[in-house]
Order: sequence, then structure tokens, then C-alpha cells
Amino acid sequence: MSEAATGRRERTKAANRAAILDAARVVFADSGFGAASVRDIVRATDLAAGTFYNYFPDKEAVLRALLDEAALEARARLRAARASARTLEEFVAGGFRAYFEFLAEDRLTFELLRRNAGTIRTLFGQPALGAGTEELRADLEAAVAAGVVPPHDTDLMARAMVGAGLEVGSRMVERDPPDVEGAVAFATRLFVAALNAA
Amino acid sequence: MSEAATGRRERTKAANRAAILDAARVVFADSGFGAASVRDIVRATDLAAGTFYNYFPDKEAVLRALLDEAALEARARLRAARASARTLEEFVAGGFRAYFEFLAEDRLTFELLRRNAGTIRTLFGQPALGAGTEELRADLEAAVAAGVVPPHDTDLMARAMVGAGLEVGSRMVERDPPDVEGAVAFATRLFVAALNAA
DNA sequence: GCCAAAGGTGACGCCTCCGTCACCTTTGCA
DNA sequence: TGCAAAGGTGACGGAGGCGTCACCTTTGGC
Repeated sequence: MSEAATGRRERTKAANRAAILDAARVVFADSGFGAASVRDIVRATDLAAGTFYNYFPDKEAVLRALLDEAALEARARLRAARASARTLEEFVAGGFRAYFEFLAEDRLTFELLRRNAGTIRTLFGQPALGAGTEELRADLEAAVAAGVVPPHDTDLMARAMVGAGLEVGSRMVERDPPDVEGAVAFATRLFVAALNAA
Repeated sequence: MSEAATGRRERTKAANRAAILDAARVVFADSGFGAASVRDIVRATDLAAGTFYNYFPDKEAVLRALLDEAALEARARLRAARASARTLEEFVAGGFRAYFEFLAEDRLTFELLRRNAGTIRTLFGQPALGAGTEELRADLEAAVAAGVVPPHDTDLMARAMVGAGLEVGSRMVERDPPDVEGAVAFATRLFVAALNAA
């Protein structure tokens, strides 16, 4: 967006790439990655079949690009949330708030991730939807070291938080409008109690 | 098994059906339902293509049959676990133990469910992997009514338990041999603390 | 042992997908 | 305005999936 005013050539390129990504998000989210074909994506676009291959070698590359985008956004939000946390409660609440706000704002991406979580797990490494389970674990480790939280299995705890967050987030998104603060409050109370009692 | 000693005709039929289901479990677990074809399943069998259609109309029906099987087993185990629970802690621990033992014993089915959770959710109704979220919610409600647990949002709590259980179970299964009791202890402590503090 | 019913078999016609490539349109530069 | 490079287009050959059906083997009753 900052350097948008380039030549028409460049602009078309960016627009085509974006059109493919947008179409793929929808197609993957509601047919599932496995059942989706490159033609399905192209059809949801006004481009010709051959054009697709000027941008991506296959549908897997498109999925990868979509995930990179989502991960970038998610990481930025989580980093921001962490920066301002002073207490354990703020830390937990901030993390969940960032997570739930993301889900609420970008439903399509959430649906994409949720629908294809299994595929993503097997296709790429571990992360899948919790695009930051490992960072969370490291943060918990740091909290233990700082004496804020009793020692516990931080790997299991991080996974439990991600898993519970996913399900709680799903329920949240089912309601319209989604009650972000309610979800944050629930998840925070749950894990603050668990962490203190660890 | 009880009425197995029927004619050869019957036995072949049962064997063929079982062969298709077994093959499908493997194929769906590692290619994903969407990417799998009826031919993939048939190929993993020593039957001919046409035979498949004498047993199932399409691959979706096979998935449905696999899920019915799994749900039946899971429900039986959970019911048994509940029967013996006397305290809150026993109730929670019993539920998680039943769940984790199932995952540990039938890895293939677990992989099938985990890999295709998104597809299952959209293809059939809600349940997917937590083949008993609703029952769990009802049990929590009963515990609240009985005064064993403070009032709380039982729907969210049930989902959080299922979500956390799934992730904790995944970690458990990654290790060999899987530490069922460790997983049970972790999950139980987590949710007993949360429930008491609700 | 015979024969009709059950049911396994795999080739077939139809369809869609894949990735490519020769062709044509558009763009940017001079 | 002219022209070369960039890149969009869609038809094409090859592959493979789908569900069917005529045919053949097996089974079970008599």
C-alpha cells in the first residue's frame, strides 16, 4: 500500500495475485483444501486457467501464501498484546483478546484455518491454527523463571490454551455479534485459576 | 461376532465390508477425506472397483460408517467412566482417562478424526471429534445443580475441555509410549482448579 | 450333482483436472 | 507513434476418477 503508485503492469500483477488469494481463501474454506482444484480457484476469479500458473506452481503454494499472511498478522497482534502486559492476568487476557479479536474480524481466514487444520498439520510442520504455540510456551517458561507462576509442564499448558482457545473461539463466532469480551473473560478466568494452582 | 457362524455368503459380505472400512480408515487418515478417491480405497483392498458400490454409494457413506463406529465405542467408554465417579475430581479424571485411553489404543481412528475434523464438522452436524460435547455440558449442568460446582457457562466449559483434551491428547500421542496417566493428571488438575474457582 | 440367485469383476463412456504452449493483447519506453 | 517485452488466454493431450453393466464365478438349496 505504501508503494502502490507504480506502473499499470505492477498494479495488475498485484491485483491478480490478490484475486487468486481471495478466491482461494473462499474455496479452501468451504470445499476444503483436498477437494478443491486449481480450476475451482480460477473459476472464482475472472482470470484464465493459464494465468494461475504465472503466480503459483500449484494449489499448495497458494495455501502456503495464505498461511504466511495469516501468521504475519497473528504474530503482530500477539506481540502488541504482550508488550503492554504487566501482570499474569493481563498477560493471559491480552493474549486471548488478540486471538479472539482476530477470529472475530477475519472470519473467513478463521474458517479457512479451522476447516483445514488437519491438512495444514500434515502438510507443513506442526503449528496449524495456533500459529504461536511455541512462542506461548516460551512465554510461560519465562513467567515460571520470573516466579510469576509455579512450575508446570509449559508445553502441555500452551497446547491446552491453544486448544481451548480454538473451541471457545468457535462458540464465540457462532453467535452474532460475537462476544469477544465474554470469551476473553471466560478463557482468562479458566487459565489464571489453573496457572495459579499449578 | 456372536452370530458369526453363518454361511460363507454372509461371511464374505462382512469381510468385504470390513476390508473397505479398514482401507478407508487408512486412506482418509493420511490423504484426507477430500483428496481421497473411491479408487484409492479400492486399491488398498483386493476387491474390484465395482464391488465397492455393492456396499456403499460413495466415499461419504464410508466416512459416516467409520464415524458411527467410533462414536459408539467412545460413548460406551465415557458412560462406563461416569458410572463410577463419586467426586468432582473422579468425574473429571474419569472422563479424560476414557478419552485419552481411547486415543492411545486406537491411533488410526484418532488420526482419522484429527486429520478430518474440519471436514467432519462441515459435512455432518457439529460434533466432529468431541463426540460428546453436548453430553459433557449436560453433566456439568447436573453438577452445578447438585451444588458440586459453582455456576458457570457450561457450554463454554464443555468446549474448552474438549478443545484442551484434543491438544493435550495430541501431545500425548506424539510420545512413545504415550503417558496416559500424565495427560490425565495434567488435564484433571487444570479443570478441577478452573471449576472450583468458577 | 444341478441350477437359479447372489454377487464379484473390470472394461467402458463420460467427465474433469492438470500443466503447457502458441498466440494475441497490453504496456512502457524511446 | 512504433516496437519489443511482459504477460494474459484458452485449447489441447494426457491422466485419472466416476458409476455402470454385461459377464462370469461362487454359493446354497434341493
